Amino acid sequence: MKQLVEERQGETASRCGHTPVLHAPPVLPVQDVDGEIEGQRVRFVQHALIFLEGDPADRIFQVVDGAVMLYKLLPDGRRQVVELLGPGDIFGLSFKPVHDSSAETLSPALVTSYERSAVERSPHFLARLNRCVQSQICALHEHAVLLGRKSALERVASFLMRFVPLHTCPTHQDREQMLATVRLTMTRQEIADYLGLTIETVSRAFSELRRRGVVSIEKQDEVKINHVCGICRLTGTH
Amino acid sequence: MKQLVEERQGETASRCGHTPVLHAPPVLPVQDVDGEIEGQRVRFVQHALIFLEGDPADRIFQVVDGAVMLYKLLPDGRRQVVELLGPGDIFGLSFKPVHDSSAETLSPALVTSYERSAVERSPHFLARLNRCVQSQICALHEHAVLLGRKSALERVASFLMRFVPLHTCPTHQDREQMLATVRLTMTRQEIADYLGLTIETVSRAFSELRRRGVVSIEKQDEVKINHVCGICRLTGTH
DNA sequence: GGCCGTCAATGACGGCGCTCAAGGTTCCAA
DNA sequence: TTGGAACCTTGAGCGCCGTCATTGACGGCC
Repeated sequence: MKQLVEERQGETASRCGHTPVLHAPPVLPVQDVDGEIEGQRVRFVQHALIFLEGDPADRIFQVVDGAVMLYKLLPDGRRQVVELLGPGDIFGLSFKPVHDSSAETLSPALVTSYERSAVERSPHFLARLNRCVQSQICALHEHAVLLGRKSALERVASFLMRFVPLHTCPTHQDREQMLATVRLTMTRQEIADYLGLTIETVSRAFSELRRRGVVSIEKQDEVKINHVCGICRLTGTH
Repeated sequence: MKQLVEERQGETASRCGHTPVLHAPPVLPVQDVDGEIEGQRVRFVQHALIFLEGDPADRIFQVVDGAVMLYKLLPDGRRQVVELLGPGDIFGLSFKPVHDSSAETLSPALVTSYERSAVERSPHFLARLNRCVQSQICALHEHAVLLGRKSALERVASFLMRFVPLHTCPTHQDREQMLATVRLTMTRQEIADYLGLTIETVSRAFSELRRRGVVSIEKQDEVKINHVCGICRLTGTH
């Protein structure tokens, strides 16, 4: 993942002052896997801005590698991260001619973009798009439950469960992997904005989980999962 | 809308004890407008259950007339309404073979359902589906902001703005219409579960809006909008 | 090494919204 | 008209989480 790091650094600060901007035009024209539509691949550094809410939405994007977040801002500066995306996820969809949210990388990322109008003319691509979108809708539903109905501790526990690879009957070997350290590529502020909390509350929730023994905080962005079932029980979902 | 009212009444109470159930098979086989796929039309009474979270998801649905809500339950009974749907909206999508949420009518409703596998084979239909889904994703993003970052008063104000037909430069005639009474087909409990609040807090927010003079509560489910801009300013979005 | 900037953890305190309880409305049926 | 059920409103009290401020850890830079 390290080799994906940089290619161009952004020019200006984003509206909310969080991150550098990369507004360079896409780089590598590539043929879509299906051979139907021409996609363009771009590498982004960590914390690069891919587009801003309100930018014209004439291309759609797919994460190839790395992580991307979508967020929206209120006029007074409050921010809500509305989606966390990984490899295979699609973003940049909008029913209006402009994007409804901003997109920013959480890690060095490789992204493919496609011309929107071309995508909408390709049945094959639409079918793939359809499948991607459905899983994203389910994720959004799940997230609405988290934001609307869960306590701070439940939110943070649910967040950590995202990083546990298997949710079902782990074999011993799997369990070993699950106990491995999870690297959070997000700052406390980003986590807080995703979970609808403040950084302080996120921090306190992490401390509480540590106090209860279910996790150990190795470094700031490295969490060791000691007790998967323990965390799972705290999510409120099970 | 009154003539759509009933056709069959449900047999049992739903899991959460909110509503009667309608699990009757679809009624009127109709040809899709595009002549490609056979859809089946069903009329539902108000507060009818269309499907439950966990039911097999082998059909997808489209609202023709009336209103439908999608909700999810936590094991301890907490409920979150994740989507409010009106004419044209599609639901029943899931990336798993079962539904990720339950669907219930908020008013008498006319719904068309299509066989899922057939839909996914029809390019024409996929294109339509794609457009519908994109606007729903934007709505889910907007709702995440509401749930994660808005105060109770802002949430209720935002909720009311859904019912204001025009958001832009109303002519005098439009403004007259906008000042007309809005009928909420939702109970306070349903509104609360949609906004991530309790009924008491929703009630207090309505009272606060009344105290400020921006609305009048005519009957329990009829709200007169006195001052659109006033409400709009309280949403936090503008 | 010393300085500073960034980020996280923690404590004190206050307020928003939840809980619990009581009373009021609305509406239907007898 | 009256009783009752369902729903809504309002108040009192409290707890979770936000706000504000301090401290500490870490890393870059001169």
